[in-house]
Amino acid sequence: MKDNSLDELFQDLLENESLFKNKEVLRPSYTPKSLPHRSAQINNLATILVSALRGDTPSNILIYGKTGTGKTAVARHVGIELERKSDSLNSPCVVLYINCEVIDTQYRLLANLAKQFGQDVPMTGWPTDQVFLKFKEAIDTKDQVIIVILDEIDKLIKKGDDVLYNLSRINTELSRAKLSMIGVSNDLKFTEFLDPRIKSSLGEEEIIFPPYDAEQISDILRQRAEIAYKSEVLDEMVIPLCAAFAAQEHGDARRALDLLRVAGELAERESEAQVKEKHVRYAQEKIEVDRVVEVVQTLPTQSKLTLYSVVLLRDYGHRNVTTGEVYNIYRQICNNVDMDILTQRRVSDLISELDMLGILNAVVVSKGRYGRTKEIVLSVPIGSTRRVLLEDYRLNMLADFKPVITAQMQL
DNA sequence: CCTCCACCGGAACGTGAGGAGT
DNA sequence: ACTCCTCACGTTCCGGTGGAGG
Repeated sequence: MKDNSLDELFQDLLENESLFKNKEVLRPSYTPKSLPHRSAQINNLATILVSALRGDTPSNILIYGKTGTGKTAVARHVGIELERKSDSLNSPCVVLYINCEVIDTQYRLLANLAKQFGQDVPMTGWPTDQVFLKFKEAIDTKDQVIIVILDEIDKLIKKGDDVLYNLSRINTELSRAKLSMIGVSNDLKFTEFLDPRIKSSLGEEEIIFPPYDAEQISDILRQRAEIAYKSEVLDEMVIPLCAAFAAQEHGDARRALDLLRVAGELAERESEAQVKEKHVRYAQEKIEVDRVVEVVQTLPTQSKLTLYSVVLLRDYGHRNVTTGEVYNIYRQICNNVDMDILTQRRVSDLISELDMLGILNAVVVSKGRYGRTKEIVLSVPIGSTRRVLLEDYRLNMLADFKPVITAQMQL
């Protein structure tokens, strides 16, 4: 890619043969036909749901597990098989999948459910209980078992648990149809905020998905790579390395698949005939940077200012800094960009939020006579962080701002 | 063993935006 | 148009605390 005209560039890129056979297989949306190392969970789930085939109401189920442990894949997979089996047995059974991150209000959820049964519900405008009624009518027209998979159910709870309450007692109001729910969550503690009644009804059965270890991730990757890549284009170290990286990230298979895909794309971009170890390393870096950019960009302004204070302190040689120091710099910055200065109490909370987002690492330590404070370390690449922060129009005049650093912590 | 620093972090409260009901 | 809510975001107030130095 030198001074070629665009035409030649396209030509080059076209002639450059793809390393992929079917890239879609590596995307998170793809549901594979077999799921290695999840047979225990599949069996468990199937055992509970089998009563649907006998026309009974299966217990409600809660599925827990960290990201990329195959929760969604297993739930969908079993759902599909169940529907197929119910067809051949002629015992009607419908499995619906709802992602609560996209459909995140009570109204939209009910409207969506009703719509899947052919009801015409406007996007907005109706009272919620009317939509609920419509949905009940729609499903109660015949003997059938409805199973609703609520993915990322914790997102739904944040906006109130009315929906779950309504859905969990819907069976008492139905005469012919039966409904049960499968909640999928990656937050182990989210039921704490739930009304106890819902909690017990929803969590009749619970299935835990443990993280994969490196060995298991390798198996998954091999299976997918078979379909995704042309033969012989993967260096033998590629899969183990992807697996190792992903295993460090609490056994996230999705991450491993991303790595494998991005590594391939990078190799392709360099017109290499083979995906090598270095491409995996580049991919690891690229994914991390992309994540940081994404997260930092969408931060509220006050959090950006707080984060920039930490960045500045690192410039001046402070490897780990304290809340007091950050607040000191933060105030100077606020004056400089004409923003309201928040209290230290609030900034302390902002720091904790940044910690939870994985941008910082804040640990409370006691320095004896010199008090007790959070020790804060930046846990993302400083260069790209600064760049993204300065892209914000409210911060860009800070590009060459020099803070006054006092010798000792004070004020 | 006691002190005392420099914060932590819980609790209660204020405010303004936005939605639902009437 | 109106009240009544809830929610996110902040503030004020304040009791609590691990451990270096006396």
